[in-house]
Amino acid sequence: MPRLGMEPIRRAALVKATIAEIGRLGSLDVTVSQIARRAGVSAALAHHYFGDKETLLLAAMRHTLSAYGAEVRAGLAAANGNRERLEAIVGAGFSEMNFCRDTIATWLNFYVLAQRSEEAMRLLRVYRHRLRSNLLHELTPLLGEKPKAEAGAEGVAAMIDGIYLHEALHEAPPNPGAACAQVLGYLDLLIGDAA
Amino acid sequence: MPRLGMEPIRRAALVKATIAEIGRLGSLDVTVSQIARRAGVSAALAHHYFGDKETLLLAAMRHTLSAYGAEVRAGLAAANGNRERLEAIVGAGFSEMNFCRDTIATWLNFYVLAQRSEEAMRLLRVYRHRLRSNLLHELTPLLGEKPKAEAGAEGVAAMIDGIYLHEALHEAPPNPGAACAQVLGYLDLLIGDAA
Amino acid sequence: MPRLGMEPIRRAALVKATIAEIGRLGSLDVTVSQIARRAGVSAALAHHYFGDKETLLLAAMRHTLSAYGAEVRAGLAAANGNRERLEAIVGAGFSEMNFCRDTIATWLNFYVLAQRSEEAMRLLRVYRHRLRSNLLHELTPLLGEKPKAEAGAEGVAAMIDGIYLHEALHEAPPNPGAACAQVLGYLDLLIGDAA
Amino acid sequence: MPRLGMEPIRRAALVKATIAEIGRLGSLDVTVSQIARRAGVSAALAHHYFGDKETLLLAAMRHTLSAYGAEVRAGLAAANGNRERLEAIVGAGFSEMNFCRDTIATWLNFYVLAQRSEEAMRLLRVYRHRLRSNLLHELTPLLGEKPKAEAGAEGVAAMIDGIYLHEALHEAPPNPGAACAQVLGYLDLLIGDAA
DNA sequence: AATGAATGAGGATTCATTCAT
DNA sequence: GATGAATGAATCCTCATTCAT
Repeated sequence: MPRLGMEPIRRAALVKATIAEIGRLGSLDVTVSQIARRAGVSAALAHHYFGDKETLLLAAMRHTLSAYGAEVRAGLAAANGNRERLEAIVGAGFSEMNFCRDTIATWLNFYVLAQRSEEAMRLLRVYRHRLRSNLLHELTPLLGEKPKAEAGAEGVAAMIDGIYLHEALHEAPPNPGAACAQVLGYLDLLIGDAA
Repeated sequence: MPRLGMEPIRRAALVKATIAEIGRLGSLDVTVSQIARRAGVSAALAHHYFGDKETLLLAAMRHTLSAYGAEVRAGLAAANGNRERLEAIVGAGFSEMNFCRDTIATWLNFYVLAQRSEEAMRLLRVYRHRLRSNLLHELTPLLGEKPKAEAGAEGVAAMIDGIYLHEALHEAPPNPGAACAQVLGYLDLLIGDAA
Repeated sequence: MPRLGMEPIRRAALVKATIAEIGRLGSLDVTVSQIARRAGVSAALAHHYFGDKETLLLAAMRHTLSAYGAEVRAGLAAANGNRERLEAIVGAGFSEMNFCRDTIATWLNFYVLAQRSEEAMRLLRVYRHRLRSNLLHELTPLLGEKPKAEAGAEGVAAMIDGIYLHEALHEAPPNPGAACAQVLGYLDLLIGDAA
Repeated sequence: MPRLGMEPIRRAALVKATIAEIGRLGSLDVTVSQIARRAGVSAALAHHYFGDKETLLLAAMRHTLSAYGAEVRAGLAAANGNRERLEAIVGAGFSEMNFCRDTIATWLNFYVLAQRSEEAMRLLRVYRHRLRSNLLHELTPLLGEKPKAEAGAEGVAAMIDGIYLHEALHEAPPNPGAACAQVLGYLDLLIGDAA
């Protein structure tokens, strides 16, 4: 029985279901039907709201990215000093919510989607740019030299994503603490070296 | 015009074409027909030799992995001392042949394949294990402590894979030199720190 | 123009078309497309409703078997006395509706299907069991001895199926009357002998 | 290494393999490759000798039919008197060699083949005609009246084929003795009734 | 607002068959 | 005499997508 104002509810449910199904299958080859079923609606409704599958995938991507972004911002707001803010940036990527099987598989598949979709590529580049930019902002005062800070930001960003990738091969559930420690260790080296 | 002994030739051509097509489309959703066409044969022949698409994908994966492995071994054989051998290990991953669009896209998609195929997962874990093990072997004498060496190996491995992942977002062609320098910079920090 | 409640209509049409096509080609090697075309729908719809070809074949089998069963029951309900009921049982198998080219070809192919499909085998065994059981129920009082009645039921059942098989070789259209008479003649011998 | 005079050997092996494979799968949907493999030759050779699959199937049919015919003739030659000869005719159909799973499945599928192939239909009609004719020849003197003898021959033939058909549903291995006894019981009724 | 109905397009896979050696 | 090489032509099945209700 259709009620009014269902649109945002349905959209959110479908986006959530999309991420869950990509996580479950570990692939973009989820069918719209599977997604719709998990969201408790018909496949036709998914098309009604999103037009086509690609748009739904992109919406899922935007959702994941902006959730991550919000987490970073929240972390930054609560942190004091460069070092603490760096920890917040890194920590956001390894929070319980983000560093789980589903999300990891989803990220991985966004990279695949980006090979095919301009918009997905754009979104991922925005993410990457923000991450670097955030890191750079905190690293520059600590490292002094701009080139050094840039290389450091680059390196930290790469390590974070590499850890995600490695996690996609793990049998055991992800260990956010260890992952975080690994990156912070690298940060210490960078900073310590400069100090 | 059928000649004898075509099997190894066709198999090799199909494997190569598989990698090329995955690279071209950036996805495992290449059709057997596309692959076969590029290899200059019919889709039926691909099935004749490989049985099914998954097996062909796995063959492509094995090929890529063993090509990489060979490059590492060759580099190690030519290197003297721990530091040089570390450079060889890192360098193999960023050689002209490996660090190109096609191969990067292929790697990325192998990770996706691994989410669905036991065998792909196994192969990727073997690769990861060898990489770490190689790094650990050289790092241990340099870093002294075992835990430190292990964390270092882990970190370097993560950074290498992260750089690959980031490269999948680049518009410009990959820059092996910069990539290599980035990792070696991290290595210097690790070693310098221990020294 | 999609209307609601089409499912049972489509299912029935597809089942009917399946039987007709098996009858036309005399083989299970009918394509889903042929069946669908005859039912006036797309092949995709056949898969939508039945999942796969085998399930559709089994549905056709169930339909044929249960139509036959209904005819037997109707005949039995209208008959009085053992002899009349035996005639009803035999007659059901040779009714205009059942003893026609299509149905005969379909039965024949169900036996083939049973060699490959557990469920088809089960269905056919149920049919055979009911036929024997029905015959036995009427023959026992007439023949007195249980073993004699069992052998008789077996024999009559075999003859009915044998006549079907022979009919599959006929150029002329089936002759229900003659077929029926043949079996009833055997019944008379059995009963007369016992009397 | 090709030797001379291989043709009859290969042909026989292929025919035998055809029957065995039809028996194994219970269907005409055996592939030429399967047949050839079982015969220990390449699929190309099967085509070399038989031209196409249908011809090979027909050859298998002819082989089965003529083996059966030979068995009948041998039985008839060794028998004395009408009754004994009737037993011989019936017995041939239920000999160990003929009344086994493979052969039963093969016969069944020949009926299917006949729905599609003129030649197969012709062969099966020849078989049926001979069977009836043989039975008629022995029954006529015993039953006196021609119409009675014809009906009897028809009935016996039907029962034989019906028992074959029922056997295709058995889990237990075929029981030639019981099958034979069933038909002979019918014969006794026919004859006793006339005497 | 929501869905059942329906399909076209496409893809993996199979297989009889041909051909050069 | 025999086969490996190769393919075209199917066939089953899937799925995104559309449409009328």
